[in-house]
Amino acid sequence: MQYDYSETVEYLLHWFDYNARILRWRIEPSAYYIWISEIMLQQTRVEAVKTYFDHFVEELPDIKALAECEEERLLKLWEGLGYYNRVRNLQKAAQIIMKDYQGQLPSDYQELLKLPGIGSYTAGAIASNVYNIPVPSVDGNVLRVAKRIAGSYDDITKAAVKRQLENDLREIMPEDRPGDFNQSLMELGAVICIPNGKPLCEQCPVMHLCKAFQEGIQMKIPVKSPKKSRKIEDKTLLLIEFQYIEKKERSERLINYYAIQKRMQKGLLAGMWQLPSLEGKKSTLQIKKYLQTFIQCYQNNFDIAIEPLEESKHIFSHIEWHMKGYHIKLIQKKESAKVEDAKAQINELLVYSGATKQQDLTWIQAKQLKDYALPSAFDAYRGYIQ
DNA sequence: AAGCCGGGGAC
DNA sequence: GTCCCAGGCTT
Repeated sequence: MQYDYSETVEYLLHWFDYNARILRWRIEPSAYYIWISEIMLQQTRVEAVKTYFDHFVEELPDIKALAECEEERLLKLWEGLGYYNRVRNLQKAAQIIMKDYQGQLPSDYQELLKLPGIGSYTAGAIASNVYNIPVPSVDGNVLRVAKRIAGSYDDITKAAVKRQLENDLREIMPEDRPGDFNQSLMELGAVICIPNGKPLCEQCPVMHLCKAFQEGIQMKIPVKSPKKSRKIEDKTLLLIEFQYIEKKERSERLINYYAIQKRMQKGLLAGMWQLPSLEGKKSTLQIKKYLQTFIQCYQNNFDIAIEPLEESKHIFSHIEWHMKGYHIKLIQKKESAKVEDAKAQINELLVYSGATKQQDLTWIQAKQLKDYALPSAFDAYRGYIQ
């Protein structure tokens, strides 16, 4: 054992009894609720999870509903939470549970670990909180808290350091309240032994046991090796709008459709929707060139306007998108103009000429946006869809 | 072991 | 701007 944390147990449990935040999945700690919350909470703050959790379990109240949910609806429920693979794995796991585990989450650490999306942290959290199995669940909070208590300069980005801590904690898990002990470490990390800024040591229930506090080195711990800087990608986003007159009986009305595209099933924002995009920042002239074929064929039938939109930036964990937008309006001039043909032509120019690597365009009206998961990377331009 | 995968809040 | 969050999967 590298460090003995056994003395902290009672203090942390007692503190947790009086200071635990009130959270839905703590009040109703069913296997399903604990599982969903733990997946949502991966790399995501409690405050961000709360409303997503409520909505998610309302829409999909049990494992069966989750297993049977359609992909578009599932992604929409996760829209804005990020790390979208989490929700795909969540559903894969639900389907495995229905098929191989009689619809019940397995009550065994090793079995939990086999399910997609469940690693050592989440397996520990479910095993200890749902089934009272005395296993640790070590996340970023626990690593920070533990290394400060031990006064250790171990680099917590190293997998071996996490394994060592898991082993040390496994030795001293309280048999009667393993879940609460795990949560107490995390809760302390979230509200007292905080990651950014100075920890609130004077309020800490284990300050008398904390080496970092005694030595005044709280801000030097935890040690983390520096991460790689982000790559910058220039992109051009196209807001392509068709406007035309729809005649019904005696009334006429203006209809407009916008082009969106489903992203590929692997990689960044997998399976989410996007505005058609080109690599690099294009000039208005270059956009015009992309559309040249269309303009030649259809200028008698459509007014074609290309309006530059503002530039915008979106920061992911490892990439930055620097974007330029163009609003391309195609306005029907004559009733005889064949809208479907024109749409197909635009699709051909963008997809089959290789301008964009993604799939065929889908044409939607503004009111349909609520059914499509469009990530916040596109926020700067989604407001133009009206 | 290192890279990939979101989004937002706190400083 | 920088850091990091109730991490896991892929290479």
